[in-house]
Amino acid sequence: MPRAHAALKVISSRDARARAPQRKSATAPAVCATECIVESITTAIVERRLAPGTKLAEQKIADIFKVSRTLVRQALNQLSRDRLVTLEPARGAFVAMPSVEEARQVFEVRSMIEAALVRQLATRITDAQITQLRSHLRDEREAIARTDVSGRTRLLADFHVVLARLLGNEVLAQLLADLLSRSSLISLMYQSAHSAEHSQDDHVQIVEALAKRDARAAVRLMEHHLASVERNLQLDPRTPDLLAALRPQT
Amino acid sequence: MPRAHAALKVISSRDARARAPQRKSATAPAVCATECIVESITTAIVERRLAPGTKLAEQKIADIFKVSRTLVRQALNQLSRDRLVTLEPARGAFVAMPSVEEARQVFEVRSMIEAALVRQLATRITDAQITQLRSHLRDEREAIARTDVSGRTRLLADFHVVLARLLGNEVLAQLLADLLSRSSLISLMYQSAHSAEHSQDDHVQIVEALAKRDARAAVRLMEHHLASVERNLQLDPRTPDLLAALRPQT
DNA sequence: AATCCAGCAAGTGTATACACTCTCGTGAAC
DNA sequence: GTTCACGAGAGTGTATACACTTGCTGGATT
Repeated sequence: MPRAHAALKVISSRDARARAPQRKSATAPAVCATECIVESITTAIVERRLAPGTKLAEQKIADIFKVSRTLVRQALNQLSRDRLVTLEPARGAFVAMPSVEEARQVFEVRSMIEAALVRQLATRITDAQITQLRSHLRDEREAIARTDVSGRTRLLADFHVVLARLLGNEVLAQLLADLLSRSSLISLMYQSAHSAEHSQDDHVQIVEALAKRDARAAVRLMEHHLASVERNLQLDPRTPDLLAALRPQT
Repeated sequence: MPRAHAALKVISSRDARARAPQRKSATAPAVCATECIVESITTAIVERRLAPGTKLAEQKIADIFKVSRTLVRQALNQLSRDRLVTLEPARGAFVAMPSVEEARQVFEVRSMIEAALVRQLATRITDAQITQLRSHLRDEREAIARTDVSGRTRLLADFHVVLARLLGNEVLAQLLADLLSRSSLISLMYQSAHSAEHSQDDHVQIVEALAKRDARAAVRLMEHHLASVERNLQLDPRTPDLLAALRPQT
């Protein structure tokens, strides 16, 4: 896997890091490289510990991680490519505040890609893969049951990446992973009222359709799922802009 | 447009750069920032002046652009996220050599996305947009006629981004732009024998289908187009691996 | 003659230094 | 009282310095 990606793989990456022997070279004060900073900030954003619009001052972050600004700048650059932070020249880095229009576009793209994804998948999914999906659904249910908010959020997003990975297409999987971290930011920014239970139900139905190899149903369900997630964001154009504008989000 | 992207916009970016007044600040020896280095290397790769596998030594590039390694490193980092270069820790940066498997995946993803794209587009394209597309087709023809190889390559790729942009979805457009620069690298790496004329014909047919608002035909034509481009790469699994392995590509 | 190890050169990884820009507060002018 | 100008401080942008890794060359050993 060429690029370890963000929130969706936090757990496995942490394991890898913990296993690595701690080098005691003079210039490596901590275990972490740039990657580690990227992950920390990513999870902090996705788990709402960093609100959209928050300034990310280089020196402060450098102090926290006990590294020089060099590495922090690298990390911020990467994050800006993921659209999780915005770089304003000579002013600094800020947690991104995706616009309503951007939110709409992200969901449109996801819908196009994921509809095609399940259509393909329905024709070639194996029984073993269906078992794997059902196991993932169980994890989702358990996270919801024990009200593990951050685990729940991660698993619900991961579902979509797992689907992509079942196609055996890593390019697609990474592309979706990018879109999903953006989606997470969008969801929390527009205070999605969408219940986790509802999403989970959708996922169950999608897997059922896949198990029946019913491509048409799977596509329809996926499109409805994404539409309903988007609909539950408070970015409905009928809502007066004032509402979004005046909501305190810094 | 938050991220100026790569080969597909070289011309407009160059204009912008030329127009910018030359700052004579002490720490800005050249007009170029990181962006400029990224673009130069990108076009060099896409126009085959840098072969896959070529080592990109930081200091050499820094000397060429008369900047410090700092900026070069930033540029190489960006390029590695675009998958045009590969970073090997403590060894350096190399022009990427996408594997056959990666090539397959990129084309599969493109097919999924672009089929959905033209399906959507067929339902909402305006007459003005069709005119715009026909004008692009004319540019393609002219570039082919005057055997302007690099312009031709760029325009043929741009066609797909133009389609995305007609949907009014910048997220999609940038995503496709990324996939297209990877496709360019793949094409030149596997010595595509695909004739530009053939691609151009495909494009004409796709626009005709869109003009008739015939979504089904447009989707079919787009899928065939991409399949035929991929088929003409020399990565057919029936070809013995030896052939690819022994072909001198460094 | 072939193999292995030491040492050196080249190049990457990180930290630090310094110049420049932006922001914000203070004070003067109107 | 309001507005504008100026300056100090904070923070970003780029260059440079230095430590460490890699890979090669040459000589010693088997």
